[in-house]
Amino acid sequence: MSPRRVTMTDVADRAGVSRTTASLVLSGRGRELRISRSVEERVLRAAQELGYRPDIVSQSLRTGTTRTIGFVSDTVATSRLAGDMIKGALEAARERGVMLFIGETEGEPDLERGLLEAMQDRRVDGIVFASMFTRTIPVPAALTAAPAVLLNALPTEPSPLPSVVPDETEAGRAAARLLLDAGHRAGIHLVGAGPGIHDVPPGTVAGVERLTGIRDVLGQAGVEIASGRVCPDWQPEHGYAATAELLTAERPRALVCLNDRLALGAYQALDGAGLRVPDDVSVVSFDDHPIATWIRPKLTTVALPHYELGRKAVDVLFAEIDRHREGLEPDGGSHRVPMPVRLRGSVAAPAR
Amino acid sequence: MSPRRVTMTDVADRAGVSRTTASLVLSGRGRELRISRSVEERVLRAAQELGYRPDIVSQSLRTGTTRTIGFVSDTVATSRLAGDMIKGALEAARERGVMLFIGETEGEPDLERGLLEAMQDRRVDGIVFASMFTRTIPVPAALTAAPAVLLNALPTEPSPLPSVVPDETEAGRAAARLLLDAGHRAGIHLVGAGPGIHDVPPGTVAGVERLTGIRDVLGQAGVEIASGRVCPDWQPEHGYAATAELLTAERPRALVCLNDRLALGAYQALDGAGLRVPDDVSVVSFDDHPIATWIRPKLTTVALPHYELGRKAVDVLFAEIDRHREGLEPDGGSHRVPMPVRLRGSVAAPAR
DNA sequence: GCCGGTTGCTAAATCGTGTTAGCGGCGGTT
DNA sequence: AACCGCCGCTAACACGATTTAGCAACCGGC
Repeated sequence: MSPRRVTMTDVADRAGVSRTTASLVLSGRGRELRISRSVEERVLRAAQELGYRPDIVSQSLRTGTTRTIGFVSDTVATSRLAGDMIKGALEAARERGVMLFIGETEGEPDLERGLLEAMQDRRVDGIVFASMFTRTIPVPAALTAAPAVLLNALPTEPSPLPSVVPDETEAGRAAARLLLDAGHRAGIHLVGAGPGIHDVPPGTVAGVERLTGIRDVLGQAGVEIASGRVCPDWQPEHGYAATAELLTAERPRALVCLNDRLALGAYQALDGAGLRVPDDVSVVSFDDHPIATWIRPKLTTVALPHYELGRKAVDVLFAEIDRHREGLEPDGGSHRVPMPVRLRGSVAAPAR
Repeated sequence: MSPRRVTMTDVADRAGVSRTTASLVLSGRGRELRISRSVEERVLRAAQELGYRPDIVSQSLRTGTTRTIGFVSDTVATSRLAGDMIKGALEAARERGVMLFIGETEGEPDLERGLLEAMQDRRVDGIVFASMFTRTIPVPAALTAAPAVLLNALPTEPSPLPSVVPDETEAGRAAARLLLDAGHRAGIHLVGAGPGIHDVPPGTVAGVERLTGIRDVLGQAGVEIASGRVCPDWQPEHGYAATAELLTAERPRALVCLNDRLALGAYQALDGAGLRVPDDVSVVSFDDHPIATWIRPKLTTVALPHYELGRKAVDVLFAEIDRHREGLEPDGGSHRVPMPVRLRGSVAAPAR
């Protein structure tokens, strides 16, 4: 059997003082409350010798703060990217001495409610409610009981909750600028969405915002999008099919793939047609999925900053918790996290 | 501000009974302790009407059990596979009404100790200590305070802790059998380890055990391993290099790659040499990494059962917690989880 | 000698629950 | 009438911390 934990009473007894005094000293308020040097010394030594560690469960009951937050997502397993998001959250939490509960809703409302309740029954200080791909979601009713932040998601209805999302529009601009800077002015085709602003798979924020950014910059430069192909899903096979079909009609100079998996498919189709990246066709993409560095040439892509998103969400959550503590209204804004460009080998000047 | 939570006292007041009675009824012990039907009815209705939910923090303080376990790993972000492991653990925990703390040590002893202490200060009922790839580890001293299980790891020194690991040896046997069943008897080469039993990268359990299984079955069948190449790390580029080098000397009939990333590299090298999978060369591998289904032809591989590992670890942990509760000794055994074969398109009968 | 102020500590209440010990009332027995 | 035993419920303590209110001792001033 494990030996009983050392309690504050044990420390107080050994130091020959009351529990109150021990508590004051150990919580660092001894100085301000005029505990003598010698007593303070005795208490600290006793705690040290006994290896005292405060029981957080008990502290939680008394103070109402558990130093624990919840991280609820629809699914963690779909991609390695989810892991990075959690990792960012984890590190930001650790820096504050806070632990993380995790839970998955798998998109089921019952699970979701059960999970949120289970966390609130454990009195979490706040909750990060995350989606694994950026989208709009209805805010669960159970989420109003504690401070909360939406991560990688925007509320469908106006909501008092703040949200943290990648800056997809700016990412779209960056992607377009990459091609312009390389000298491309024609033969630019889109794979996965476009060319029109409404040609996007339903329900994705990334689709419309990336497209908006791309059109924005190309439009400004007076460059026309040669074509675009909507893909219902953004998997390699769809990228392959769309690109293969494109190649029957045209000879593209540059491809903007709406994500890296599409780009993988596009690579395969280009390869099949005997076209080389980037000499014949430049390819630029989004996400910075691990495959982006596995394929040859390595893919130039605008990265989803999963790690930063996770960190930022926790930062915003703690700001929210402070607000809450001071009785202020929630923030309610949407925080955009920049998406960095990963310059690799898939973009070159257009062939003469 | 959030309205105050409903407490048991509120329920008792509304039902017009003492808190004790409310507690007895709500914990289901009312019947055995002779609380009258009518009182029971009143209490339950009051709880229902007020939306009472027990405060788990308080229950934890009183009962000493938090219905919470910790999941500590070296890193969650390295692979999507880690996510599956957590997912398995998560689901097994949820089925028991238990929440999961997660934490990452990043291999740093200080972080590791801090994390384990933070969890124990929160009085977790038990801890899963996971490694993201199978290996032997020294058991942290801080791990003895609560029931614990090693996941995907074996203790370097004899230890009272049980461990849960994939059955790599049997997986090696399965891989070898795949080739035998397809008719291969010669020209079988290893990529990543072998041919000798000691030709493995240091520190990996998977290496020696997979190799053992492979040699076991091939040896039984009287089939000789044509060659083997140790790779210091098991990334695509190493698989490429090893295979390319192999091809300068030999014309293999089948490749056993020690994991899927090596196999990706092998595919690229075979492709470069104008050899086709599986017509010219069969390829079999391990892990069932996502890329196994992305490359053409899809890779036949023996899967790491990450999800099952996670589940199993939590199962074993709860068995351990029960033992602990009853004052029994820890189990201390190692539990092997079977690795399933994923039959896909990379194995065929040897060309004539 | 009395009063006010400071110093240095402690008693006791509190958080929300679980649990043990016991209390009042009633019916039946001797 | 005294006693016993059972029924149905409650008072009170415990878990391990924080925090408020207050107490004893001492000092200085008038």
